[in-house]
Amino acid sequence: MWLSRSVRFSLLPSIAKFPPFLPIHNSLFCSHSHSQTSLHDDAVSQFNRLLHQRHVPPIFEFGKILGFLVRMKRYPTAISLIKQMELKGIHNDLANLNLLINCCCHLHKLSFAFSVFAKILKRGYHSDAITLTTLVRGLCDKGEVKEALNLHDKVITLGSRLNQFTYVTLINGLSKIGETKAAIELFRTIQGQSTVMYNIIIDSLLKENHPKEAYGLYSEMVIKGISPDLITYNTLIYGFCLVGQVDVAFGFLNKMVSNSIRPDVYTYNILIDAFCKERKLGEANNVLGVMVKAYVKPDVVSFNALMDGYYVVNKGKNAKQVFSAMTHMGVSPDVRTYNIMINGLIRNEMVDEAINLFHEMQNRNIFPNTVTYNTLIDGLCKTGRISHAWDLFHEMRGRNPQADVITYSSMIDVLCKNHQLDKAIELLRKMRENGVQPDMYTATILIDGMCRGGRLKNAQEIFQDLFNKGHNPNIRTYTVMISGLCKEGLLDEALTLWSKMEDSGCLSNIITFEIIISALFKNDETEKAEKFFHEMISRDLLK
DNA sequence: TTAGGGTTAG
Repeated sequence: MWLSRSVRFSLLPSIAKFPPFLPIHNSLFCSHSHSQTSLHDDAVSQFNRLLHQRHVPPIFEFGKILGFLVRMKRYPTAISLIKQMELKGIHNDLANLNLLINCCCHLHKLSFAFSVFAKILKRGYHSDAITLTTLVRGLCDKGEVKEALNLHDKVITLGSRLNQFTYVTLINGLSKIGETKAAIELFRTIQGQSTVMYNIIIDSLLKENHPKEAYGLYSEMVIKGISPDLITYNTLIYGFCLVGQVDVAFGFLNKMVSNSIRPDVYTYNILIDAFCKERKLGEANNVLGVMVKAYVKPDVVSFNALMDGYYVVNKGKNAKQVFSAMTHMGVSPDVRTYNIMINGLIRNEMVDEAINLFHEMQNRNIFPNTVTYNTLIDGLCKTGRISHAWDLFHEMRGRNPQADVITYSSMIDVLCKNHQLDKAIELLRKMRENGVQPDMYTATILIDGMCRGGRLKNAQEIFQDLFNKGHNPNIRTYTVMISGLCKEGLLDEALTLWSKMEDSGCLSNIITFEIIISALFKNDETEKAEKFFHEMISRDLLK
């Protein structure tokens, strides 16, 4: 089915069977002669030459170099160079101060960014939309979207004029914290909605599984004459693959090509990943071949997606070959490459090899992040190497990368499984103390642990606490609680909770049914058990 | 010379 789709896909005039793991000899794909470091060093020495000229050169000459460094994400360097200018008595213009704010925001030094903003106002510069947009983005990136909206309201009252960039940033900020509804409301108040705004909303709607609404917005933009661009199509292709409507995704791929929009590295990567997720590795490889033929250079994302796909289908050898192929092509592995390999090895129960990679990456100056630690910790716990898992957990204490909700949940889980329930609760307390909030997953682990350890009351308290805090338990949480009640012979309470769960719209899965049916049979309530059995059949859950 | 959107890992 997938093959026939790709044959129809007009990008593939002939399915090029790309020899998967051979390095590609193509001058276009050679790595750059200048390394990032030497470009950075050249920029700094040019800057210093300007700084030491007898007559101060025009400020925008400094700005050009600073802008280049910011594009290279060398924020600390840019900040230090701007400081040097000020020390020499050279006053920066508004553009350079905006750059400075941008750097501070990227480094999450918001108070410093706002002090630069104060300096701008003090110097009598008219704070412009660029300054405000940069600050708004800084706030949004830190998750402080409410504050960003407040800043927006404040500057509007003060008479500042904002533009499309500011609104794009606000809409994006709202969307990325899951406030898509609020994002759409804001979007509807704006005159002159842009392609970028539509792209952000379509993306959020698809990621939240609202394909109809997303399609509606796409049609709306077309009707209004707002042209979908490359990113619109990539977003639609990715999103419709995500919600399982692959035919629609391919429809957009054809539409984009017929509108003369050339697929880029994102498009191909989305397709490679989609095929890999469907375990269609042959198809994924074909996409790689097509992209190479189209002179689009595969990047680290292309190879990472492909490697993950090979691990999913249990072909670790092929994944390793992809790893060598990427190196041959001059594509450097990143932290995700290693995380994918570590995860793949753990899935295949090769924990020692995973630990070796953990050391290898550090020797290559690729530093493990929270995901790396979580993957390894979970693997070590699941294979009974608990003291090693604790060592890694303690290694994270008080430094980067920091333990997150997944790290804590893994350790709480291992404590529960080893019947150390008090220690599990103590760790829950510590995690809260460190500013990490437990989620539904953590709660489910604890409820399950308490029930298995005969501490039903504790389990019920945790479960009730979820409701008190306004959370909606998911099917797993309900199921472990129902199972705990059944285990203690409290069948009536279990059935009351079952009804409550179904009424809330959370529908039973096969595991929930099995637990209830077996408890009813055990309690000689055969009639009720049969009723539940028939209900399970009628819901087609046996499939 | 300064501000906005899309892809891969637990």
